Amino acid sequence: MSSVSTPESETVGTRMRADERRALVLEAATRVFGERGYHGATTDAVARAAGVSQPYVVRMFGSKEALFIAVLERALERLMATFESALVESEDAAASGDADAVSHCIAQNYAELLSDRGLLLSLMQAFMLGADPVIGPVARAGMRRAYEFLRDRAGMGPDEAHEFLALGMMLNTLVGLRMADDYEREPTVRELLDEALPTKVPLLLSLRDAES
Amino acid sequence: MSSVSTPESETVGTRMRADERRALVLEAATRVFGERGYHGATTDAVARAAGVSQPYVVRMFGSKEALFIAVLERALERLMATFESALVESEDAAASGDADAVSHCIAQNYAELLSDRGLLLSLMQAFMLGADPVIGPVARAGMRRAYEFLRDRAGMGPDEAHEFLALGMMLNTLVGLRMADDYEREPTVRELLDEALPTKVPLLLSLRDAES
DNA sequence: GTCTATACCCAGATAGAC
DNA sequence: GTCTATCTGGGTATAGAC
Repeated sequence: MSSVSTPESETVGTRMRADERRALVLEAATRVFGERGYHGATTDAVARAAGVSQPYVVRMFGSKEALFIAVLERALERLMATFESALVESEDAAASGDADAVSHCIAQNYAELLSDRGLLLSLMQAFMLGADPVIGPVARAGMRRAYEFLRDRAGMGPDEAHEFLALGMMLNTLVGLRMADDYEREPTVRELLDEALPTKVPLLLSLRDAES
Repeated sequence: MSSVSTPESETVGTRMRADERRALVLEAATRVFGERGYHGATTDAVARAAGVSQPYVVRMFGSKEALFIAVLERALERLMATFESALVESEDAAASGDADAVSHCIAQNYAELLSDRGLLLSLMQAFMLGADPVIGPVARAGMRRAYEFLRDRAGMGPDEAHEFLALGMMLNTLVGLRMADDYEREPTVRELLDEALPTKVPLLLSLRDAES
């Protein structure tokens, strides 16, 4: 998870294939953008998180904006892939009677995307920049894709799909708020988080404790 | 709603009580922060939106950060006041049998907060900055207050309160995405927005069309 | 492909006049 | 109380060496 992952595993900064570096920077950027938002994040923070130089980050993607779009598109890819595989996974459960097993299964897998640190937050940050002329359209298209998947592929009605997304946005918001920081201190927060993440609170807390 | 509101109503930039100016700047800041987020907004953009000079905006609140906190606190005040008055308003309806009339009524009034341009978005932007050492705590406290109101004053169970907030966050997200921009062009978007705002789509569209 | 050095611009904040 | 002028820092992007 940190910096070394070369097969031959040399010193940190050396001998790593270029596309691996690219992927590494993309992951680092996802974390940084998720935490501070597009404007709040600096290419320098991304660079430091990835263990490369700031100008190199810019060089690789052309601009900060292009980097953010890349992060956003990667996040959307992973989101849709997760939806797809959750759908497959739930197909047998659905056959054996359970009406909204599909919904439950997708929800579970959605929550597990939290492990991909910053991914859901970067998405959410993008959603809040709908007024931006270049980020906005990509973000809107992403939301549409998600909704259409739920409606057309997962067979939800408009009401179910809407509610599903609402629960997702609530989860994203609670994570963005760092609400888990108050889990032990505030009984109210504990109650709310237990409600929002029936089975995944331990995951959330473990991610919180793994923070820098 | 725009710039003039002095009783004696002189030329725009003149003779306005200081606290009126302050309120005006606060409203302008709410709009700008809502649109671009805390980091994306500039004190200069706020100043121009309010028709005052940039240094004056900083002078008035001490710093950009303090201004944002002021915006956030005003938004939370208005939110809670809206909740309170919706609760009162719904008390008779609740007496006459309708089980979740309270919930419906609060939801309606929540959606009407859209008219206070930028208010829900500024809140949402704050929610996405939970990692910020000064904004985070205020934002978390705001979310807690809202949840506790729904649970303790409006008499919702944890599940209802959570779902209510989820629908709220979904609404905020759709507004942040500027999803209404595609209302006519994309049937899918129309369907989603009609679902999200049963009765308030016209309001949303009118606000969209009133945009700069 | 990756770094160091640096140019350049923009934004927040300050000084001080009115 | 409000403005103009300006300082200063920090952040993106470029140039160019290795």
